[in-house]
Amino acid sequence: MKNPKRYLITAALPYANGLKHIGHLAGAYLPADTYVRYLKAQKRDVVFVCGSDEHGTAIPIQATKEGTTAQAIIDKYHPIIAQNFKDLGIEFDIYHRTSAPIHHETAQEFFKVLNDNGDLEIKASEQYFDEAANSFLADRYIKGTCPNCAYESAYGDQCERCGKTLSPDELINPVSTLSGNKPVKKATQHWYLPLDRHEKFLSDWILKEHANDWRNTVIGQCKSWIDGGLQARAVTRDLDWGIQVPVAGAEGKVLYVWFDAPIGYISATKQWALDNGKDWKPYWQDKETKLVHFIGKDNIVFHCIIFPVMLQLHGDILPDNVPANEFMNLEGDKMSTSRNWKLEMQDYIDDFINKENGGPQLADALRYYLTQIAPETKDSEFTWKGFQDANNSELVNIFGNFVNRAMVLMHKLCNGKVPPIYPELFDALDNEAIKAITSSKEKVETLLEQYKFRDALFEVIDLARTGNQYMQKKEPWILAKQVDENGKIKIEAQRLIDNCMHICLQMTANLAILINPFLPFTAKKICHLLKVVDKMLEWENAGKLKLLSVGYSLRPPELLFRKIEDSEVTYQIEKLHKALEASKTNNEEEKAVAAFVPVKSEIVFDDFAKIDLRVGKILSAEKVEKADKLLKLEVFLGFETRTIVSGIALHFKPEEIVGKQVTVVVNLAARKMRGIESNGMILMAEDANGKLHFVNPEDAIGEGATVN
RNA sequence: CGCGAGAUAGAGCAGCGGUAGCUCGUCGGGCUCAUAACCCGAAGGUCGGAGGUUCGAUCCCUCCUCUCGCAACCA
Repeated sequence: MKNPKRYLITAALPYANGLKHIGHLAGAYLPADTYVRYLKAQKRDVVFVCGSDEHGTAIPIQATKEGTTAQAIIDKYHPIIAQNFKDLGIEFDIYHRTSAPIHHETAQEFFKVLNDNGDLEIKASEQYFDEAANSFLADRYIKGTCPNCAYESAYGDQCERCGKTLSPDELINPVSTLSGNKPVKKATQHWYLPLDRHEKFLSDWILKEHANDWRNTVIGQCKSWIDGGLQARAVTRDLDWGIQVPVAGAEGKVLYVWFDAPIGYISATKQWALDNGKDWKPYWQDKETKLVHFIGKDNIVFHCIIFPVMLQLHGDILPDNVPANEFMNLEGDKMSTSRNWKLEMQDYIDDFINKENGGPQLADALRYYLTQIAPETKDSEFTWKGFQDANNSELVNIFGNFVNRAMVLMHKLCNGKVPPIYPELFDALDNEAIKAITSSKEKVETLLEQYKFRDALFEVIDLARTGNQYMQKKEPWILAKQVDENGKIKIEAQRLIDNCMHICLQMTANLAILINPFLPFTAKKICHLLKVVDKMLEWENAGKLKLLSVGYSLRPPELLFRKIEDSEVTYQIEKLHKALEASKTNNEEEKAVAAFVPVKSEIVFDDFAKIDLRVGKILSAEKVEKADKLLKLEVFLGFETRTIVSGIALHFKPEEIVGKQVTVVVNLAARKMRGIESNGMILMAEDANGKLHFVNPEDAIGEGATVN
């Protein structure tokens, strides 16, 4: 969309169940903030909304973990996250929260409109219910044995050991984590958003209209989902934390968090409008509004498939682009909250920005590096060494140094004032430098319009690089040696010096404008040095050579950035590894406790007697094709030989176990695994390290012997 | 299994039919106004592997390997 009347920019709503790390920052908030600062410098009509996402099952789970209430959790994390953003210069027009009444009303109204128009479907189904807790169970609240790898503490949505996506129905021996009881199936009904009805719309809109202006990764993901066939998706759930479904007969049901969260963008806009005496409607309803969602790749389906369908049904505008970023790794490994391998915004703020030798310039240092390695086309990696290199050799040595030497030389050779210029004395070098200034505006602009932040930032640094080269070639410090008999610089030399310094100073002012969207604190600091007001930073001033008037006296030089020392880098890397170790120990302790605590519910002797255990001997073993963990075994039981498929391939090689005696459950119902029917189950004991051991008679005995 | 994205000098990325470029790093030289810096030069890649199309492929096609990701009551 060219020259839209107004912009509405959103950044993914951070989930308020904990602190956010630099991956989140680099993925959504930093590019969004950069883009918004650029638009605002252009004096466009733009609103930048964000806020905490405060519903969903993970919030009450975190509350249980911290021994408090869901409300306390969101009240704890919302303000910290908001402050973190502020400290890093991420400047939203509003940082709202989905627990706000205005959001509840907005989301309910949204649901009602869709429901009244017949755009939702109601389906009855049977869900697990915990009678003791009197509550339906979300997937995460159900644990059981994984059908894929036999792990006993798999969640209802996913097995954490083998990573397989599960549904609660697939779990063997499901247990409610609320009460520890076995849950029962109970009928319930839910509202669904029938995405399948909108495949044509999505296909035309994304794959045709936006085939060329959306990122490859985004288009690819969308295509994959659309081609795979879309299905109706539940928009309500049985839970007591969230937004009540505003329909009779839906008591005890709330809106599915991903139905309510993106509506948070709308309610945030409403609140912003209220606070500022504006009308929110054009931002969501007028076709001339350009809506852009900044997100990470995990959010593509919600922002490109589900939310657009909702918006279209509700009669709102659609996003013009969704520049999703890939993920950022940290020091060679994926960032992970559970493993404690991460750099939280809070940690960086504590260690760099808040320290006496830190301050906002260190916020800009992080912004610089994160933009420079932004995962725009593929996953990227944050390393502390990389951070140090980028800061020291590019920010400090190239950008900071250029500004500093311009300021220092101007004070030494031009009396601390903006010198006059003599255009008639310009040579090729001067003209090239001027051209570099005027052309970089357009370069940066074009790249920013295409959401290529990494490349745009490079162009800015490149202008500083050009400035350094220009100064080196002109050598004003050499010209200054041409003095008359009184020791005064000769007038011809002084004129050449004046030209050079004048151009360098105008370039410095231009650098401030161009760097402003990326490094706002630095831009302000340059304005301070040049004794100009922030108004100079308006984008239309970029490319101009008359930003500083001749004769204007400037402040003494001050360094823009400081170097990052080796010791700081080593300290951070050590800290990272220590945190990892600490969390490992924690997890092990938790695991150890977990391994002993869940004693299954009591059974009577008759229950036990139902199980027929026999001693068997493994005759042969072979790997099951296309399954990492399965071995196909032929087991001799005295009275017959059976095929048993067992998930032990990661622990034993087939040839190692042939001839071994094992204990087998022989009256277990047959079950197909990878197409092979398994008739029985081998008993295994698992040690603290997760390694499996056979349970077998101490001495070899006859096959078929019973075990009691 | 399948699908999507990626695999190019030590690192990070461009290129997308005519025998590889950029930034940082490394090495050498020059210079000195500047945060032991700046400027110039050099070394370093058989463009993940194997086939194919083509006069010619990093770029197109096929197969393979590896990395990351993949909703459906998962934020």
